[in-house]
Parts: sequence; C-alpha cells; structure tokens
Amino acid sequence: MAATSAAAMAIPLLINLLRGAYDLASVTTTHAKLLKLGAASSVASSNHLLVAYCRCGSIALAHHVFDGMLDRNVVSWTALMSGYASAGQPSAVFALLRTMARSGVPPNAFTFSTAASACALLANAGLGRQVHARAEVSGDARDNFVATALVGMYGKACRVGDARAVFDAMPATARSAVSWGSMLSVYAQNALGHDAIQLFTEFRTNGQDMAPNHFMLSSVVNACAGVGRLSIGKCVHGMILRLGHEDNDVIAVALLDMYSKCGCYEYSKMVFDRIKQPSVIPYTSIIVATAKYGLGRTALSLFSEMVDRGVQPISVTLIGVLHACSHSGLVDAGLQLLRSMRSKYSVAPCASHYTCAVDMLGRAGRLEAAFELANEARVEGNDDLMLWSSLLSACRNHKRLDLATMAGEKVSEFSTAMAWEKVSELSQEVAGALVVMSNTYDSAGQADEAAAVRSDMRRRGIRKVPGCSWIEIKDVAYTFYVGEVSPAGERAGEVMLLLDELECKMREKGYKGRLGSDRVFDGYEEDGDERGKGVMVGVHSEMLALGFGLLVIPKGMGIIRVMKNLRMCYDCHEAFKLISAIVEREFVVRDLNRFHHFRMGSCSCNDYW
DNA sequence: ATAGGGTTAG
Repeated sequence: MAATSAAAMAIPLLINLLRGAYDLASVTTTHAKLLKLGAASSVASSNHLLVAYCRCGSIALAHHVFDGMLDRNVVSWTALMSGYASAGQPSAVFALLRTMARSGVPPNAFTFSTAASACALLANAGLGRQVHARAEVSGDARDNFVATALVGMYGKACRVGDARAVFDAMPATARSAVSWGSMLSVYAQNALGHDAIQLFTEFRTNGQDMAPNHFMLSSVVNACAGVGRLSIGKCVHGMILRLGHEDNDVIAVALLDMYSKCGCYEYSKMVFDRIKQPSVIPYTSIIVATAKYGLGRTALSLFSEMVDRGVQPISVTLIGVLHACSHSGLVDAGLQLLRSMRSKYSVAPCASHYTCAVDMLGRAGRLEAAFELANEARVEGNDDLMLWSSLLSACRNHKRLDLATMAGEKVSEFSTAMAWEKVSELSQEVAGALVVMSNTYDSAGQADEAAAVRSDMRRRGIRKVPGCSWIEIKDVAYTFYVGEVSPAGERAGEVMLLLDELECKMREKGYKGRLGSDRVFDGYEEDGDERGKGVMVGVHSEMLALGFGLLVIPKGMGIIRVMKNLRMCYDCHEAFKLISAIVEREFVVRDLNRFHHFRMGSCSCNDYW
C-alpha cells in the first residue's frame, strides 16, 4: 500500500523530468524508472516518452514507443509525425497520415500544421493542396497555426499567389506576428523584394501595433538586400537596434549581406566585426562580399583567418573565395585552391567551382587553359551550360571567334531541348549565350552569321528579360528601361539635355562609345522600339538612371547608387568613368554579380570584370 | 502531451 502511494507520487515527478529532458541518457533513465513502476504504458506517459525521444533526435526510439502502444490518440500520431518532419523525413509523415486515417483517429489542427510543414519541406504543392483541402473540410484551416503553415508551404513551393490568398483569407485579428512574418519571408524567398517591403509597410500600419520580431526583421533586411534598397535597409537596421536584436547572428548576417548588396562594403565589415564567434555563414557572407568588390587579397586573408580559427569551410565558402580570385585576377591562387580543396578542406569541387575557375581563366585571357579545364570538369546536366556560356563570354571579350564557336556549339545543344514558353533562369542563360554568339560574329565582321543567330532567336521566340536599372530617391525606387526617360516624370526633358551635354564633353575626352540610337545589339537590353517610342532611343537604362540621379541628388548628398538587373554594359562603364571625372562625383553601380565604384575617372574594378 | 517565420552563391 505504502509502495503504491509512493509510486503514485513519483509518476508526476518523472513526467516532469521527461518534459525538461534534452539528452537521450536522461530520457532512457526516466523511461526505465517508469517501466519499473509499471507506469509507462498509459497513453499519457507513452506520449510524454514519445515526445521526449523526438526532442533528443531519437526518432527510432520514439517510433519504438509508438509501436508498443495499445491505444493511440491524435497526440501520439501527431507527435511522431512532427518528429519525422524535424528529422528531415517528410515522406514518413505522409505514410503516418494514411495509417492514421485507416485507424479511425481524426486529425486536428496540430496534425494539419505538421502535415503542411512536411509539404513545405518537400516543396510539393500538389500534396500541400490536398492537405489544404482536407483542412478546409474539417474546419481546421481557420486555425491560425494551420493557415500560417499553409502560407509557408505554398511559399516554399513557389506558389506565391496561393500563399497570399491564404494570408488574405485570415481575419485581420487572427494574424499573428508569425503569420505576417511567414508571408513576408514568402516574398523575400521568392525574389519579390518589393512586395516584401510593401507588406512590411502594411504590417506597420495594420499590424495592430505588434512589434516586428527577429524573424520578420531578417526577412525584410533580406528583401532590401535583394532589391538594393539601402535607405529602407538602414531604417530597418535602426529598428533592429531599438528593439535590441543586433546581437542575433542571423540578423547580423542579413544586415551584412544587405550592406554588401547595397554597395557599402565598409558597413558590411563593421557588422561582421561585431559578430563574436563568426560561424561559417558570416565568414562565407563576408567573403562573398569581398568578391563582389574585387577585394581578392582580403578574401584570401579572411579565408585563412577562418580556417585558423577552426571554422570548417563549406562548398559556398569556396565558391566565394574562387569568385574573389576571379574578380581580382588572382589566377594561380584560385587554381591552387581548386586543386587542393578536396584534400585540404574535404569539399569536393562541383560544377559551380569549375565554372568559377573557368571564368577566372577566361577573364585572364588564358582561354586554352579554360577550355582544358571545362573539358576536364565533365559536369553534367544544366550545370554544364553555365560552364560553357561563361567561357563563351570570355572568348568574345578576347575576340577569339574560333574558340567562341566551339563554346557556342555546346550551348546550342541546350537550346534545342529548352522549353521557351516560360522564362526560367536556364532559358535566360541560353538566350544570353545566343546574344553573345551573335555579337561575337558581329565584332569579327561576320554580319550575316550574326543576323542568322538573331533571326533564329526571333523565329523560335527566344527572348531575354528586358534590362532595367533603378535608383532609390527618398525611399522610392525609380525604374528605367532602355530608351524610356518617362520614370523621371516632369524632369525627363532635363535628363535628356543633361545626357546630351555629357556626351559632348565625353567626346572631347575621346569617348568612342555610343550613348544611344545606333548602338550595337549588345543583348543586355532589347531594342527600345517595342516599349513605345523611346524618347532617347537606345540609351541604356543605367545611363538614364544615372542622369536622373545626377539631377535630383544634390552634389553634397554623396554617392549616387544605381542598380541593374543584368551586367553593366561596356560602353556605359567607359562613360560612367568619364562622367565621374566631368561632374566630380562618385557612383556605385550594382550589376547582376558585382559592384563598380566610379571615382575621378576610374572604376574600382580597374576594368577587370 | 502534439503545430507556424529568419541568414551565406553564380
């Protein structure tokens, strides 16, 4: 009798121990004690055990407990599913869902949100839709957790519209900070930075005075980075400081990345230097930043500092270092790294590393070596395309029609099997390569061949996304397309006059390029005629954005920052250098993959890009 | 007792 009552008193204590257990040893010890007391088999204790095993990452033992249960309720099923989802085995979740349905235990909101997040892990919108439909039927879709999980699920499956529809269907009062954050990250992760920033503004006005949490803040910073909105980014940085989130490492990395993508390497470095024990991710991020600024030596010293501190590099880190070597002409250091990365850092070189190295040799004009390496790489599938198209660009820049033709043929093999009806990263890569091919023929004096490539592109409906450039003025982004001055509004006329005037002064300084009209088909921007009668025919978007910036940003306001969605064009690069000397101002251009800082007639890239 | 967000790449 006495023993039994002692046991009855011990059980709640043991359950409490399970609740706080994060290591396997204490869970198994407690499990043994419960068994001795004969108290391990009730649904409640079994569920506690199951959850505790999952928490310690021991999904096998959790499943063992589950198998031994005579009775299982919805908690047992859901807890095990959740265990599998966090163990990165989403498929097991669906197997359990099916057996659960057969066993007659109805799912609840917990089950649906777990199932939705498993679909998110798989990025499978088809399965996700089924889960969504069943939750609608049961009424659980109205649950805030379920709706939030569905938003995230559609987002991970790239169904941004569906995600927004779920978000919009939630009653405004039901939206938690997590719901807002989830929607925000859907935009940020799907490269819709402008929408993310817009939603953040909405949150601040309609969010019922909820304070943004660190998840939300890192997503907004990420969005600012993506679209280069420095002033908003700085403003969010201010909020981060006020709310005391500056020591959060994820936030720090987001800020670091934002400053680096907005043309402020020094700020990036300051944020990095405040991180106490930088892991591989901050190191990788700062190394990638140095690469964009052509600071190859700095990249190498950061890399060795990292290794000396015992931080193990990962694949992306090495891509960053190679990229830095490439942009700084540190060819031998880069090649050495490529050759030794497997043995020294246990990272096997993949297609991206080879592409970087081929690009590096190509830039340096070592085209034969680049070809050899490309052939040696033997990478497969679509990664191959990047390799050859980067080589093709290098051949064009070094005016090697013979080698360009060989690389061009490799690229063409892809273009035949391509689905052109939808714009993808891949189709853009091929389209870009064909444009380069056409121009290579042109500059080699083979106008007919060049025209053939272009008419072939037209016939097959292959087109590049239009190039555009934007500039942020007082928190508003103004986007320009080739030949269209209209975003400048009532100052359009002044922009045109200013550019004319600058062109005259540039001619006096020996500028041979073309600002507009009969410029060559450079492929980076389409002809302006189909976007309405461009008032400045052929003038590139970066030039229009610069002209507008020169007019509206007074000289004392410092650097003019222009963003472009594609690579900066060679003629514009020359022109920007001259203009920086003529007007005695500094410009930073953020291109598709790096920065150019123009000052006193020259560029930070030293024309090596 | 079971559930929902965030960072590095070309």
